[in-house]
Amino acid sequence: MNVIAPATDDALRTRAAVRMPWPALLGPLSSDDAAALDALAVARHVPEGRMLFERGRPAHTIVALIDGQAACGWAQPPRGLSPERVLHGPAWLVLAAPLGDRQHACDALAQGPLQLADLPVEPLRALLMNRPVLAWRFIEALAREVGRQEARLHGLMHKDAGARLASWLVAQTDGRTQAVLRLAERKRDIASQLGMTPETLSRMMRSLSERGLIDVSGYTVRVLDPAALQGLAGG
Amino acid sequence: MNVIAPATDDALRTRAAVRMPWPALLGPLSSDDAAALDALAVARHVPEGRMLFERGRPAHTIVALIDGQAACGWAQPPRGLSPERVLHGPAWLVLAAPLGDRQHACDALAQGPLQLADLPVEPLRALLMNRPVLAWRFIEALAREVGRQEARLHGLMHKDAGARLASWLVAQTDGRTQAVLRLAERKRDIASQLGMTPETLSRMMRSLSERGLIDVSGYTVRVLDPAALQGLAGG
DNA sequence: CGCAACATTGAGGGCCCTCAAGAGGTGTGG
DNA sequence: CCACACCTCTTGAGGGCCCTCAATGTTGCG
Repeated sequence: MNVIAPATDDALRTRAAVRMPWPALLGPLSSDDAAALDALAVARHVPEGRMLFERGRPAHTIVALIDGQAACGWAQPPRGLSPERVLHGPAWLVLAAPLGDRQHACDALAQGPLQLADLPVEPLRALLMNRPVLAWRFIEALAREVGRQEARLHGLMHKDAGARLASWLVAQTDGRTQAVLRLAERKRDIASQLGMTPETLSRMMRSLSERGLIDVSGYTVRVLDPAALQGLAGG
Repeated sequence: MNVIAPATDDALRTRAAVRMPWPALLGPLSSDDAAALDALAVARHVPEGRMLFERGRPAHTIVALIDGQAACGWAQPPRGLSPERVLHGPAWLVLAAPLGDRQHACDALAQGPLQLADLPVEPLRALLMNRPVLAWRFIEALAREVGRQEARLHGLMHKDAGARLASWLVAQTDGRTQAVLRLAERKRDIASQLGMTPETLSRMMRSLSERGLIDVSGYTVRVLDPAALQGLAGG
């Protein structure tokens, strides 16, 4: 199914139908704070291929992606949406827009069936007024987001395609002892997030492969020389 | 003076020596909240050419740029620092790093004499625990930062040099009735922030000028056709 | 099997970077 | 006052990276 369905509002909403993974989103939380968020959150299911929101539309609710895969970017009618950011739950799908410009800055698409949790911003604000620890967790979450974006900005400004791919591979393997990745997205979406075309990504993969730094087989990438990758990444 | 001085700690520190422009940084504040921030802030003066911090170093304090011009980017020993971000006070010079990674992600340089205000993060945290409205202001400030970065990321990924310049010009004129800009930074620094070389910026300026969209005379740029610029910017 | 979507590979070209030279402006010292 | 150094910006020539377009191979599904 490659058809993109428009954003509609026929979703089944329930309160706390699923257990919310707040610690993964905000760090360690008191059970009190978690319960307060649970009370605020509205769970929502979205089928694959549905637009979640469009840029320019007002953003009233913070949205946590509980489970599933979603993409953010600019949709262009003929070609579809090329993702600038792909999210895998649990992660914040919409965090800053309702708090800052109160307007979505990009289009978002469900790349698979999604489980979401909406936090209306005004009630959340009221809640945070009484729960300073929770407010601090949101501050930290936003700060981490800024840090990630700074790194991406630097990469786009100063690194070539090969360095960006190497950097991405290093980041993907980071924290795992096993140096084998299974790509969770289409290669064209990975390319899009790295600011290059699928063709260029393919060529870069082959280049790294021919130099013996990685071994590519379909959607499985084995990292053979992490140090050399780190060097190419420019860090 | 084009020599870059290393970051040292010989600054003269005072408490609230200057009136702090908190509203410009955080939005409207109760006089109580402002006074609390004043009590926490340590004013600091830095001469031109001084490094403010270096990437990788621990970030313990949030830093407000009260007055002056500072640049953030990656310094490379032979060439100096090419700014990815140039700040004019009042603005947040360091906001996210101490709250997220607790580590500076870039180098920073005083491009003129600076007036800074340091907010140590631990005392600030303690303060925000008692001042939820203030905490909310920081949340909003961080969210706005995320929004700005998203726009820059999108520009670098999908716009060519001409569109990025047009977009920047539109953003600079935004909010002024007078369509005359005085460039506050060297053109090479503007180019650097836009992710292009000074040569390319010069050619793009000439191109826009020849097409009658702007009129350039040194550091003065008159915007003649804002609508066409907006069109080029891709919005 | 036939179709559709994706990935790969190749050819060609455009955007923009690099390198180099020249112009204009400013501060310093003779 | 002028020469000179030094900085920035500008302009031109050349080339490399990566995008675009097109064809082919691969995979999954009805």
